[in-house]
Amino acid sequence: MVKQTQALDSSFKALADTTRRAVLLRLADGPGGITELADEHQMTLAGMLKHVRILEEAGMVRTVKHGRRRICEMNAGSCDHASDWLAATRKRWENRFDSMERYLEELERSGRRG
Amino acid sequence: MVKQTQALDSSFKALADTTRRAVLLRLADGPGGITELADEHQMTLAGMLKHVRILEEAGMVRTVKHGRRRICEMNAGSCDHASDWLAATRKRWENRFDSMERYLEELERSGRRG
DNA sequence: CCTAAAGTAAACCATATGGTAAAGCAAACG
DNA sequence: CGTTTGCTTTACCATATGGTTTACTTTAGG
Repeated sequence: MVKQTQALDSSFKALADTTRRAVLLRLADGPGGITELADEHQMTLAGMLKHVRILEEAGMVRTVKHGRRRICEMNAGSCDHASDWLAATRKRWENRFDSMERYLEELERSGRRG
Repeated sequence: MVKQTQALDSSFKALADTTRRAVLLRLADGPGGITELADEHQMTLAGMLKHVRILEEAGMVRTVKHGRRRICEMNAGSCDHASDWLAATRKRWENRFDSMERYLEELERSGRRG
């Protein structure tokens, strides 16, 4: 399950930047070219290209070359890995083994004995 | 809404590291001290402390000093900011304005006219 | 054909990140 | 009281990140 780990890494890393989240939210409304995205976010073409590639590697954006333009569109199911992990973690917490109180009690007990 | 942005930044940044996700998942089962967490993840105390602080700043972990121990526990609602954002983005995509096909058509049309 | 537009590549830069080692400090234990 | 134990601080290191500028390529339009 190393693959999973890497996928989550790239997903969360992609989301961990304000600009990238803004771009993704923008692309949720519809496709756009690099220049368009760059203008909308006050950034160099080169800079925007880097962001797009990071989103692409995370599978959150697909791009198509159309003439001299590179059209970017959001990939729907892309956020699922991330939100699945969050949901699973939350569920695990709900069925958690130890509460803080129990943990502290245990500490006390083991402290008295050894 | 700058605050929101910063909260999302710190949340996703906290999640964008394999070790930190492992720690959070571990804490979903119950509380633990720094030494414990450090041992479980083959890392220096100092290293683990850094991770815990990052999780704490993101609001995903609370810690209590108990004697000379610092007990860490997961904060339940913590992942909500992140998963809410993901859900909202997905929803936005579902009602999206432009599809790829429409976008390409528009390009063609505006291309022919000027 | 010539030029402008869109993208790409490469080099560079400042700062952030994930980690370590070493030294210090406070609470327990014997 | 002295010694562990558990944490904390500090300094340090290598690499990654987010951004720029500059130069090059490819397509489109006049």
